[in-house]
Amino acid sequence: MIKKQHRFHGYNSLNFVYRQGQTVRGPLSSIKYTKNPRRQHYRAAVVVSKKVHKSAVVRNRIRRRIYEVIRQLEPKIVEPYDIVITVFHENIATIPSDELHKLLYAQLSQANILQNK
RNA sequence: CUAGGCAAGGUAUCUGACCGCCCCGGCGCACAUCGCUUUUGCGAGGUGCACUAGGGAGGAAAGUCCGGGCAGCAUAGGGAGCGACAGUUGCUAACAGCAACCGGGAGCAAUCCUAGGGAAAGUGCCACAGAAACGAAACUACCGUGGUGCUUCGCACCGACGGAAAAGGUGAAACGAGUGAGGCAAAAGCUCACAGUCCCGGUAGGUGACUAUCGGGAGAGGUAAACCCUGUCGGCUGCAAGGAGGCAAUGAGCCACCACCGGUGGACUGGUUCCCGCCAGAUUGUCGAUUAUCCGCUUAAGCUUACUGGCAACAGUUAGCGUAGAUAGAUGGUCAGACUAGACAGAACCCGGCUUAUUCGUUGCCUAGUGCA
RNA sequence: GGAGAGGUGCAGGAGUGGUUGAACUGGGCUGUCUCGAAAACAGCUGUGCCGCUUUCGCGGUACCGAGGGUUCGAAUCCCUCCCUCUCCG
Repeated sequence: MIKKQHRFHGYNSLNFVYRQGQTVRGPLSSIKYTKNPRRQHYRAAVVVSKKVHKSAVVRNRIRRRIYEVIRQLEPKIVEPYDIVITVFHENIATIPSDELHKLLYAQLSQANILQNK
């Protein structure tokens, strides 16, 4: 899990990303992102629809795994981006963790969110 | 030993390392605000960060199928309507739940299942088939009368009239009391005996459903998870309930009357089925707030132990414990190891049940059969 | 989280206790017409199991989201479960 200051808050802030953001599609998920100059920290959200899996336990597990990857990549996210990750396949709950890490790293690099110092 | 049945309890992966999340307490630092003070400064509550003690999903958290608490609408009132339930007695805050018992059914038995009031209050329905489907009815076959034919007795034919529900076939069901005897032209509860059903009354037992038994009477199809009748219960909406500022101004809105401070009556609107009753009633400016935040929000019909009462469900007393509270939503991630296995599955105001999903394993009791002693 | 509506053939959609495997419309297939196509017209068109049959096909039976119950009889009435959709700040 990530800290409260990096989480989204409310309904309109997500609509802002959906309208203004750009998209990077992957095999199991897609990332919508935009730069938000009014904030000091980045924010991230994971969206898992009930159509991905019916069990709340599996949906929670998908959400926690993705938050964990973001937490590990946190030192590289310097600028205040708003990031929304939409999951559309249930396999993301069962693939090995290093594969998931590589997958999300590739998507976030493509979006130029990560900075290598 | 084999087969079967019942009851009760446990468990819900664990251990270590590293990195993280939420709540609450302590302490320190920083920031802005307010108050006191001439100032330095002191105090208050707030926010953020660092360190640290402690706590952090379930037996079903699920389905939302019932019942309550709580909140708003009158301290939730009366009638109609609508809905739910249905053996008895008890338990409970309450229930459609639970316990014990009664009746019916299944099983050799242990035991299990049971929406189990009323069809002699009324209405409806009973397709197809069949002569006829519910205040009965005569198709075939039967009996009598009548007519015709033939050689008398008698037989055959006709089917006009009458008798008759015993036989046939159809159907889920055929008038709804079986067997035997008498009876008759032929028959039939038409009559009798025995057995059985229902109703009324009595006696004995039981709190009661009911059981046993005695007397008198009756002949009544099924369906109420069809309308309905009887009895009992239920007001409606649901935490997305509901609540949380300051100042000022106009005016107490419409109609009638008393009358001119004000009061009475009526109309209208709202309180989400209707009627009665009850209650309430308008508008504007400005500061603050800007779709949010805070409260409700977790101590509760609470859990455990012992004793007492009760067949039991459960109740009472004593002692101990203090038990998640998130808000785009906290319990996680990676690695290593252990055991035989690790499933179903994530709190969202809170409880009591029911139903459904599901891992591993324990204990006790009972029944039937077979073998041995 | 709370409240409600629905599920019938390939699709839409009637049927609300009795000859309904199922009306009607669309889709699909075959034929007529045409040089060819469209339109029009005519006919056919669910699935599983069992039996008969050389084949074409014929007959029986089950299925209206799933399971159970009431009833002589259930797509329809009742109960439990599954799925889909809508509304409430």
